[in-house]
Amino acid sequence: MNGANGPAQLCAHCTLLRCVMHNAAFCSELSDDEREKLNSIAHLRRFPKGATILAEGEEAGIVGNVIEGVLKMQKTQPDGRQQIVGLLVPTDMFGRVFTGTSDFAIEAATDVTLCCFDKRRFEALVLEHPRLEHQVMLSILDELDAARDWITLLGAQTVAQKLAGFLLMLCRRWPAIGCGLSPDRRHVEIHVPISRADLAQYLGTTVETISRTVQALARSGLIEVVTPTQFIVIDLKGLIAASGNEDFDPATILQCVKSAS
Amino acid sequence: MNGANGPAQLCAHCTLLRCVMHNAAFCSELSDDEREKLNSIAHLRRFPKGATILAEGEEAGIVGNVIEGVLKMQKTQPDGRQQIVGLLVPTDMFGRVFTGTSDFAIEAATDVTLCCFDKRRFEALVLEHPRLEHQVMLSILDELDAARDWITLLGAQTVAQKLAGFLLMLCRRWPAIGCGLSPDRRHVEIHVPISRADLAQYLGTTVETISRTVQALARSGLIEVVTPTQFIVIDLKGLIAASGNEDFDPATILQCVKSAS
DNA sequence: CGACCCCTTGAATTAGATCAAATAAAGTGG
DNA sequence: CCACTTTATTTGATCTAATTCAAGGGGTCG
Repeated sequence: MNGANGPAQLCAHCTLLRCVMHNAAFCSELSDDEREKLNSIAHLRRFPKGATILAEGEEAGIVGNVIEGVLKMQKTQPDGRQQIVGLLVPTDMFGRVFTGTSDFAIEAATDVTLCCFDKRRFEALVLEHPRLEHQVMLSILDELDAARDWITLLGAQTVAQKLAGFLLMLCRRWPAIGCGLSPDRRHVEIHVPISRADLAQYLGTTVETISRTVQALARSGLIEVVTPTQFIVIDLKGLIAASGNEDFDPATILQCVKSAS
Repeated sequence: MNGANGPAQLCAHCTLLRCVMHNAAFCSELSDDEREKLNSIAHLRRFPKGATILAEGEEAGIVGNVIEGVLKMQKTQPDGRQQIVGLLVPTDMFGRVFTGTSDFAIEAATDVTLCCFDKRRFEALVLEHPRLEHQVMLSILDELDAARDWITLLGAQTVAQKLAGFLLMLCRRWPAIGCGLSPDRRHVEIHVPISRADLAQYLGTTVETISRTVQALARSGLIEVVTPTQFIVIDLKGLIAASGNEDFDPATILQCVKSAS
């Protein structure tokens, strides 16, 4: 499961341009000097969909950023079932800084491009540069928020609530990859970046139930299923009501969508 | 909902002795100078069970450590249901450093003693002391691990698995409060620090189902229910098998229990 | 002693899992 | 470009686990 290694220069592009573009990755707030040092230990790597980036229990030698695509963090249960414990999208960090082995495998949910650092060298650099460390910390805080949002999702009593909540979370949390305006520019369009099977694992249910629930949401007029991975939101308020989560509000969602268009 | 304020000296006791004892809170790795500065902005506060420490959506002015007792982070749904998104036990930090308002309320699940810092002053101190910041970061990483462990729990398909997993997590993650040796010193004894209602919210189910599942575990000979909050583990291997999580192993659990006794 | 809270138990109902199969989409190789 | 294989998604029927509604015990506290 090897991805092709790219020269470090390409990653200069990544940390300098791409991350600034996304305006969220830890490299956007650094001095030129700090960025340069980061680039000197960075490698751009690509992995095809399904590739294992880090195996479960493996001593992780690398950490890094997602540049493009989606990673899934998952855990294999003794019965063979797999539970996804986190998704990582562009600008998110992957790998465990300053801690031991991970209990989770990291796999490519789509074709991905990653900006990788040797873990030890990255940590050494971080310890020398408090500002860099601060950025790393903010990144971790962000992951913690994501984890808690998701716990809220999993706590929902019905699959319909989980699914509606997930779709709205896609818009709010990952507008760049998760949503946009429909062709007629009058509705929100949602792009689901993972398969039904992954979605089922993510929400702790089965493919069949996911499928049924998607169709049910469509039948009740809340969404329209354009392709299996492309929905148009017909009734945003209704979808929010269906999620049973009062934190979502139409204005914020629309704002996120616009920021992505 | 006011707790009694304690003088800063008491908290000197906390950050100097208590946290070192627990050997996990961020203050155990600091220099005397750093500790002293921390103490100068610290306040010891007590809250009774049920008290709201931070309301949902409130701009949190304080952050701090749990010294004694258990806090629950929860979210109130529009339908009135409450979902617990996290438990905080001694040495855990609460509140949001460097980020805005929280979407979660923080409530005392038991009577609690907290070591509180003014958020702004704490942040200022952290920015000046990279080593302190590093400790805060490790603390956040720890919370992230806890969140992911828990996501694994919530992803389990049956309530029995969730419950067994929760009991084992109590031992592994919070040995000091969650477990010990039984009076005859031959079995692991588990102390559940929260009510059945909280447990139900924590695992995304109902009080009735929790009660039934506890009794079912007891009937199948895995545990013995001494009091509603006190169980004795009769068959550790069986309990692990029931959790369906291969990460738990008898040796590690026993080691955790011994460290707590 | 009565009121209240928490835990437990029972019976009826329902949502979701499971088993099974059809349809649709996406590659593959000639 | 088309037949063919493979994979992903949808639909149906059945069955099980969990929710819901309802009520009964066992504490604690005023």
